[in-house]
Amino acid sequence: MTNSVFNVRFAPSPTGELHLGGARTALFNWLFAKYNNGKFFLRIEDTDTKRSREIYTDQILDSLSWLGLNWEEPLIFQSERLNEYKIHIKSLLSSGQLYHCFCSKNDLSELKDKGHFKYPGTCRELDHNDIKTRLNQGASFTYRVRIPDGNTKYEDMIYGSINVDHKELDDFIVIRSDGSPTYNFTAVVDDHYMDISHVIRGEDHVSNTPKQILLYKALGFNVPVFAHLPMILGADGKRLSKRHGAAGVQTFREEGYLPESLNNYLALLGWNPGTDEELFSSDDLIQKFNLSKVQKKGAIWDEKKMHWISGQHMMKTGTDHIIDKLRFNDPDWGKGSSISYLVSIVELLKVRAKSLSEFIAQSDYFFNSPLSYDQEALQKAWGDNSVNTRMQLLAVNLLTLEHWRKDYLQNIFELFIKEHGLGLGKIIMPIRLAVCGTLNGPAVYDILELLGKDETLKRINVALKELPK
RNA sequence: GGCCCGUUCGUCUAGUGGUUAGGACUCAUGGUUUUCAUCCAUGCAACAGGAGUUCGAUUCUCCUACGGGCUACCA
Repeated sequence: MTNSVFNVRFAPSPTGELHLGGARTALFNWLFAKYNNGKFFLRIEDTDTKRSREIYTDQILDSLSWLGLNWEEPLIFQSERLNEYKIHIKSLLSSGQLYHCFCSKNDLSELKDKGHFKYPGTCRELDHNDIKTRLNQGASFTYRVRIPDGNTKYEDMIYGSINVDHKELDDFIVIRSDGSPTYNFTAVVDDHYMDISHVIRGEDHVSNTPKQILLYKALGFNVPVFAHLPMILGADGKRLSKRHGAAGVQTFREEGYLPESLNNYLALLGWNPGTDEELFSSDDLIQKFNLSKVQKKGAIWDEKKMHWISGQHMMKTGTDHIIDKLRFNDPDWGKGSSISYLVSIVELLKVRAKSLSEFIAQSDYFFNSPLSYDQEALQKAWGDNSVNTRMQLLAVNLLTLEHWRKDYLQNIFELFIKEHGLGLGKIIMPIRLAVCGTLNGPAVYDILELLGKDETLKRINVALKELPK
């Protein structure tokens, strides 16, 4: 079981975008490969021609590269390995490990409806001539595996020892009536040809594993090591899906989360480093990640924690980097502004915005005068006309200020309140409202300094005309 | 129905045959801040239930309950 080769793969089927569960499986495979100096491959399982779409392959690849989970060439498509499948079917057939099944889909599903969950073995021991006759008549058929008596045991890197009696296993289909191979067979052949040493996948595959091991052995292949990852669940404890809202990687990208944040949280769901640390860059994860610390039970996706992690990453991320990302997410962001202006804005918002979208929303008043005033804030800060009088006076003071710097601004404000016997809030709140349209944000002096004298006075004058209402 | 897997605060988790069962997120309160955020402090909050083993079980065993997965000519 000790391997010197570490080849792993992520094998999505292109029937939808990359969802969180898939992303985590990919991440864990990637981390395992990187840590062990192994190789991380990608295989597109496109044998379900009815549901597979090329567009999804592109989307999945796109999401994966956004997450930074780079894979080895070549990219494998199952549909391109049809020849190998044929060869191995032939060999299984000739050694009697496969048999023709002529049962119709309808008959079988009727049986199931009646409570017979297992294939009854109708065609398991068909007479040779019988088969020939039916074949000559052009009857449609599938190939099933003749499961031998006994049991299959394997050592899961996460779940430990798992033992299944063959009595529990169905003679499952490997070739459909249209001649196409099924998953349990293709996965085995592919993993063999790709020289996969460790199969790391979702827990939903645990019960497939004995079937696949049987196939590995029947084909004379080496059996890889298996590791099954617990599921990611929604708040209702059910497997995470579109029903739960944001379940696709693209959504998180669009909402302005950094890939490192997603990786970080994904890793923390069902794994812990054995210390109290929770914040990791992807490179940190490579060093710290270990399959043996992976949980057995499913973990519920917690939007709030994801958001917190994202905020933490934002604070640590370099300002230049954030600016690049912001411009990438919204090409119009900061258009026409100097780079130093943008740097100052991002510096101010870094501890406040927890995602790129929040940056964009919260930075709006640095580029545009407020279109409207927050109602609640208006009540609080500019309730009556006495504020107008006050602001008018203050505006005059500001007008005379020559050096528009935050320390001078602060000076003016402080003199003003002393002179009029007011609390600071009495002038700062209305200013905020006039300039930002909201009461929340960075220090008012910082905002005013950045905005500049003209813009500040302009906005105050607009507010003086429009408020209170 | 059968088989497999699981069960520590609301959530993610640490942990041990004897602990005040620890941390993080959330929430609440207080401090810092002109506001918000940050930061700091404090607080609320958990070993699913029942037997057994044991001097002693959250920890080991069994049973029950609950949850999840599989039981496809999907992957």
